[in-house]
Amino acid sequence: MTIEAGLDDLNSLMKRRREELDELLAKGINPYPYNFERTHFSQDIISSYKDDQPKQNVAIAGRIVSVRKMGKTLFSHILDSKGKIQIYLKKDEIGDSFDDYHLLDIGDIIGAEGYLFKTKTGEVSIHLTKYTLLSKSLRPLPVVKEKIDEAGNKIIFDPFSDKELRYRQRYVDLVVNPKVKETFLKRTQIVTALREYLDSKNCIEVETPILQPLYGGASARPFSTHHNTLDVKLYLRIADELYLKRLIVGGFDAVYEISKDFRNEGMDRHHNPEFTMLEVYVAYKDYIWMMEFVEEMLRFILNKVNNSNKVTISGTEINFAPNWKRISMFESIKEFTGIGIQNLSLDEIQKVAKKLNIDIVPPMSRGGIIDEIFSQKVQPHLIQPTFITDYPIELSPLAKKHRTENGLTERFEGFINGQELCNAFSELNDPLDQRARFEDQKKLRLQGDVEAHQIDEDYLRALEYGMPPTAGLGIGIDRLVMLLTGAESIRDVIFFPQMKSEE
RNA sequence: GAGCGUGUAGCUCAGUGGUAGAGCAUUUGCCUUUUAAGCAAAGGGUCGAUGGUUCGAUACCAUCCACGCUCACCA
Repeated sequence: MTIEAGLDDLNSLMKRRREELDELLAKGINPYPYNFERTHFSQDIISSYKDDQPKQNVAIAGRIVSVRKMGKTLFSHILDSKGKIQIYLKKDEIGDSFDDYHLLDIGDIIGAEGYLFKTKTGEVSIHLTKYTLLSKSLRPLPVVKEKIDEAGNKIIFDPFSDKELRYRQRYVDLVVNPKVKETFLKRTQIVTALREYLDSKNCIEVETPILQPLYGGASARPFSTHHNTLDVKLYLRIADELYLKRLIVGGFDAVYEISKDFRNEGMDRHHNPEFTMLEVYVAYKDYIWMMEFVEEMLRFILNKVNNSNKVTISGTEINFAPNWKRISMFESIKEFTGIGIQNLSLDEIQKVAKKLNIDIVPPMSRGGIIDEIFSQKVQPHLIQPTFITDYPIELSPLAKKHRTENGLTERFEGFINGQELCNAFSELNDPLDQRARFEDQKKLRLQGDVEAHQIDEDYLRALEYGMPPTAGLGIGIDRLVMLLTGAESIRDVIFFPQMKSEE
């Protein structure tokens, strides 16, 4: 079915709407006029209505979502950005335009003017004096019928629920499933609160390249593209990290960027190829300071968005109040497996992994096995907000060596509900150490690790000029939104998630 | 990438080896405060696509496409 289909190819519902369009045109009615002066929104009218108020005229605009015709009178619901309100038409009063209303359909957008009243059943409604067609809809909209039961619960009958259609035609999903709009409004509130917090801490919002000649800042496979004029290969960024730290070198004290990153990897309910990331870098601070910063930031967001420190996810109450549990990666493994592995050799750790029934694909580094043990034995237990600290150096090529613990870095990740929420470290600012770490990554790459970091000479040059001690943070915004909205899939917090071609 | 499942009217779904059904939506008629409005009637389908088995396939088989769930990969 294509949009350009001729009339013969249209189904009967669409044909009918084209015929109505022709009838409207024949009557001299413009089905697509240019503007409408509205004075009110549906929900505002309903919530402020008082039974003894004087006659009040209003003009609203929105989409027809139901029509109940009863002889010479008619009720219809109009959906606008804030909700629904009922309008009431009487043939005695509006004459021909009463009859013309039947050239309209569910889905058409109209402007409605009239005065307020309450029906016998107590619904605040608009007694219509005039309506104006603002946009004729040529496709049938799924009809959503609902009622409020005795307990006050809203029952929706046969909701528009096909996930494929909902994601592909999000515009329809948004019209007929009010919860979807709520989720995305909350997403915006969360991001607004984030900015508000960061701005208040004198962090400067900046923009860095999406198209990069080298990709870096994370372990991931990139998307690549080609610039015709320069005739060079470019990558879509997998992280902003290395560019933001160049700005710290340049003298900014604190910068942040809320960006789309792109990773050429599998898709599931936690991964979309393009996703939104917050990265923050603050000079002269370390990862200990950053833990408090994260706690305060999330408290701020929770209070702005949920008016509470707490959120309930699938029946579990999660408390975001500061002073999250802090435990080192090795301590956490000891806590949940009873085995201390910090000082064990690769061979010994392999034996432990085997004993714990951890699958290891042979060419796996010591750090890789430790990470695997952690993911399987510890991470699922981290329900309340927890900082896991001090990761092995081979897992963290951009993090600074731990000030006291050999072989570890000053890094932490925040976990909530068994999911990673953020990743942060005292940034590695020793240019010689950074070069050595890049060289190690290069070896991994030569061994076939497609996700190993590339050597970025310009970044090393920047570090050689000198970068102050710096704390850095990354937070996956989509996952944060999932957490705070109770969404089970990342697709429910991204307007237009990646889908395969419709062909 | 693997396993399981799904794909039938605009939407939500039944169903059968003899080319289809319901509710809502649509159309027509009746109905001047209804609200999942009601009553009566009617129209509407390439049964995801392509092959195969069969006298005959929407159903059985194969392949493909899309989607969902789980796992793997991956932050």
